[in-house]
Amino acid sequence: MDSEKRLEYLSRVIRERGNRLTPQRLAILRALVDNDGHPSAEDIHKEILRDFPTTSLATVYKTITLLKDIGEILELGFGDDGSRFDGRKPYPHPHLICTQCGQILDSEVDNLDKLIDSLAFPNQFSVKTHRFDIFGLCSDCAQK
Amino acid sequence: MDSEKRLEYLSRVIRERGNRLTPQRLAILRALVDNDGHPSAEDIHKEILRDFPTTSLATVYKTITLLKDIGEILELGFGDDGSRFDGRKPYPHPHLICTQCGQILDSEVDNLDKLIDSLAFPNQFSVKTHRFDIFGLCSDCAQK
DNA sequence: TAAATATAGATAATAATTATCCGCTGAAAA
DNA sequence: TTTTCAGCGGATAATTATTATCTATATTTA
Repeated sequence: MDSEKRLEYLSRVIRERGNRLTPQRLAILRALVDNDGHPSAEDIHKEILRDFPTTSLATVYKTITLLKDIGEILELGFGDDGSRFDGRKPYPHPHLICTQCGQILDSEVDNLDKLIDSLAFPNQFSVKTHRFDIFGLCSDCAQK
Repeated sequence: MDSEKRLEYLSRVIRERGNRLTPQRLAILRALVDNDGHPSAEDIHKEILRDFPTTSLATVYKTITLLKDIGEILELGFGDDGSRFDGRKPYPHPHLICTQCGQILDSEVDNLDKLIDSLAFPNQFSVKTHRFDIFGLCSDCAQK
């Protein structure tokens, strides 16, 4: 997905919604779509501070909340380390999470929805979304 | 799994480890292995209070931590609602989580490990554990 | 029974996130 | 251009599950 195109898309949706696209908010969006990792709220905040040194951490959370309402950001909440976000691929997908260095890798798989349906069906469960995390060691950390 | 047998097993492991089996701790273990749902720390605490009215919530957390160290309890952490625990099936397995009523259903599936391996292999990722949550509406809540 | 130490209970601390408050800003209408 | 008005930014307080701390007590073992 092209970052610039996604930024334009998010900007348009936000404006159509009646929300405002302030410079700080735009910077937060840009940081999210440019980051191909899984930044925390503080990661984003630090990045914003370069251009807008007075930005509050609360402002970052507010825009993240807005994106959550729109459904255009994926939140990976961890009890302890707080949450990490994905503003590029907001749909659920498996993650490989290194418990050593904290790196989060995206993973792709076919037919996961089919598997999920087969789990939900016997319980007459109506699926809305899911979360699939795989914990272990990334290749770098495994070698040590 | 027979609750009584599991209680005996946990008691033995705890003693072999050099930990003590106090009445409060035994009551917490019993509450965990008897509960076929996914209680929170407070749920357990409330249950213990019937027999040991002075028990502190911290005591519940301490025993849960002990069980986590042993690997004999499964923790399902949620950012907001806190954690829910499974003292009967401490190994990872999929869960169907109703976002309406909060009910958590266990699910069983064959070959999930194989799927996980197929995801980990291309990244040379060494798998240790996983978490697979499916969110939606249970049959009761879906009908309303 | 006595000694050694893990534990219980009470309470304070932690930390990510959210709520609150107020002055400001930007867009739309007059 | 001016006015209006709601959304927003920034600072700070509040929230809340969990963890840490501390001391008296209870449990295990010899």
